[in-house]
Amino acid sequence: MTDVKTPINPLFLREEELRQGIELLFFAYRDFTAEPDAILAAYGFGRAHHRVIYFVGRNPGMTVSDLLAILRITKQSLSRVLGQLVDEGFITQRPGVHDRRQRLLELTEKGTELERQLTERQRARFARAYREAGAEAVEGFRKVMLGLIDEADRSRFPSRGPGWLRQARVASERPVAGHL
Amino acid sequence: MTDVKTPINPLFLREEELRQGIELLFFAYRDFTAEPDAILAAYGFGRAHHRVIYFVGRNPGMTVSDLLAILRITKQSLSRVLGQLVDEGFITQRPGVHDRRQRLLELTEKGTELERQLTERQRARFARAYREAGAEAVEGFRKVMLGLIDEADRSRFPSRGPGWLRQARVASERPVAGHL
DNA sequence: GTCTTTACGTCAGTCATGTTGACATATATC
DNA sequence: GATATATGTCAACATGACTGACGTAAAGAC
Repeated sequence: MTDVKTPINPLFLREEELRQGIELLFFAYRDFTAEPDAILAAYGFGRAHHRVIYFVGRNPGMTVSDLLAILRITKQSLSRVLGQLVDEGFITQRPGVHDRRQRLLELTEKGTELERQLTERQRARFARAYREAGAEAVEGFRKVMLGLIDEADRSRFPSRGPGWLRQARVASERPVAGHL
Repeated sequence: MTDVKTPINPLFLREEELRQGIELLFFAYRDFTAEPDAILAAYGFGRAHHRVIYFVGRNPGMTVSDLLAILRITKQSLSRVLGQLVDEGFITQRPGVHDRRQRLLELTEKGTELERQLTERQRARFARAYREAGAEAVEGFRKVMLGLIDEADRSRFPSRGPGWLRQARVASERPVAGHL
């Protein structure tokens, strides 16, 4: 078991570290989605519905185009899922104020309730992980995750200098669809 | 824009932080899988094939049960994907030594080549993110990600005290299927 | 040495979610 | 008035998950 003759190889270190990153992401995502999936099944919904509910809840008044840009799926794929959510009274559409071709999306009361129920589990998972890891680790987590995301979408995550909180609060209260 | 009358609300801070975590994970996973998906399409394969190739490559000699435990899918789902990979010469099966009911899985030369090609992009993405974020951030990333993963699977990631490298190296060279 | 359990495979049907391609409608913009 | 944009819709198809039922070979228990 003791292998004294194995020299330390920096290339191996790197390879092992990178593979661990890949696997951490796989397992974290697998477990992260499992709980909401179970809840959704009771409504006859799937993960795609969750994504729509989540982002509409996070960004009330967003357009269909905004949503498509986030999800990176075709409008036909979105249409089926979004249509169901509208038909079943979880999401409302209203024409845009400046551009009446747009359909601005919002959660209904019912939709808000489901969103809360679904996201609660995921928030709890993050709360636990953050608490166990500590504030410094959370900063590192943010940095690495941001580096994994395509340049184009990093601007969705405001950098956290002084005043970060006020900006985040304003962004949350009055989401700018064009920015999404 | 300046809103002096907004008091700082720690509950909001928490909520915002947790939602950012959720979104970081969504966007990172979305972008992380996009590149390999494009390569796989050329072979007529999908993401499921990638997962099988990845974990078999990482753990040569693993059993079908091991793989099912990692992927958390049914044997019927795995069967189709694994069957294709065996038929097309990317993976070989041989009976277990101690238990001949088992089918020990290994990549062929062809499989190893595809695995390299696929994982290369993901390794590159992590290498960039790690480099940009720095060693300390990587430690924080690891901690948080581990906290997100179900207790049952955390043991897949050896803790990195002194000597972790040797352990990791040994683990990589002689993977213990029962541990996966 | 039978009996039961385990590891794995297979057939059949279904569902969720993605794709492409073509076409339609209303509104905005030049 | 012509063109571009935002959105929707119909149709066909692929992937990857699911359930349920059944089969086979080998291991382990009594």
